[in-house]
Amino acid sequence: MAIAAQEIPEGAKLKPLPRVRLELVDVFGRMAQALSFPRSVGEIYGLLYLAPKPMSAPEISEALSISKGSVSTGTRQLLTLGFIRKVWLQEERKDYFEAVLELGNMVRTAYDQIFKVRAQNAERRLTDVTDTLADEKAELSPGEYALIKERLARLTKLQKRAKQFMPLLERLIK
Amino acid sequence: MAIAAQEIPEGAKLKPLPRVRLELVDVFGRMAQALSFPRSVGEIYGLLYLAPKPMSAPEISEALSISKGSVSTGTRQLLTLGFIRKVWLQEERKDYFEAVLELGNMVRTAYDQIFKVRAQNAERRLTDVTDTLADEKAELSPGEYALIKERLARLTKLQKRAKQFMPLLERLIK
DNA sequence: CAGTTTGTTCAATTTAAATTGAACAAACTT
DNA sequence: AAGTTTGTTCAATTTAAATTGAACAAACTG
Repeated sequence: MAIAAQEIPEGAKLKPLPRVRLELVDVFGRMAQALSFPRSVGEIYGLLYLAPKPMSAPEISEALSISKGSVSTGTRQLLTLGFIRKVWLQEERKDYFEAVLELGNMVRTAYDQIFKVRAQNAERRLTDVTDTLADEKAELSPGEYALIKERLARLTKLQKRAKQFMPLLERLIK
Repeated sequence: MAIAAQEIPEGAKLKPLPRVRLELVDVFGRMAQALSFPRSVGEIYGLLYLAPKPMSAPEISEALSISKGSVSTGTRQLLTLGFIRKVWLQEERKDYFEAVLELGNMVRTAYDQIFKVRAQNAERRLTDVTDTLADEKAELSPGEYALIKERLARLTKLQKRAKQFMPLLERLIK
């Protein structure tokens, strides 16, 4: 059945969400913000997490009162992170989305994509700073040079320790 | 103009920072942003980290070209987190600040103040949602009720696992 | 074919957060 | 005493990020 017009008229308002679902939308919205994701991204996940069946982009847009532009970018981010997946419903042309419930996966992907990347950036930038120090040696007093060198060495050491620590963390979450 | 001091004329421009220091200011500024702290907070820490001696608020303000309001709020945050400390220099009236170099401490405090608090909030909010579900049971179809209940149970389970996991994490960073 | 619907992209707008700067109090100096 | 300097607070402003909405392309329908 190709979405029979009698059953689900296209323009009709969907029935309002139960309070539990609204509340979880809010919880995930705030959580997203705390993790410096756009609130709307968290809300979309929160909506899908308690959805009895996959939801289309227009449905999400209406349920959360957010624009389809935001739904499009939000779902893209969530797909990239592996927090939701696309499901191909019957003969439908629309994309349907459902939440990935195995939150363990999520943590893993998020870790790889966010934490690991940031750690690598930090490492690279620290190397750059150390290079600058070498370049600038002549212009610095011996005392200041020594002090900066020692402190950068501390940072590098810490960075190395963090790096060693990562595989352990990986084992714990994988 | 009463500006006395032969040695350190009050209004004088401090000599410009060496490039290494500017670069580290930038590195910590960006890092702060990534961790959703104000950039200026990271910059202050980056400045102090390579400072040969403690710096006063006005010095920080001038070196980073940020207002004294920002220096005041920024140093307060860093003090609270244990990232910097006040030092009482000679007879001076001004506050002087220096970076806490033992970054291990920092990680610990940050963990306690940020991660732990957030975990507790998340726990409380999840309980609230579960309560709402109970309240709303009558208004939901049995199928939907069961589904939501099961999914909230999943979340609670995850939350419990995360909680158990925390002491382990604590041992690792402490 | 023209007309819908879906979904993406991006410029314009809105919103939230950081930053400034002015007002003020406190601790000094002359 | 009056005048400096330091540091805090908070309302006003600036800045950065999220969101919208319009333009567009793609995939369909009658």
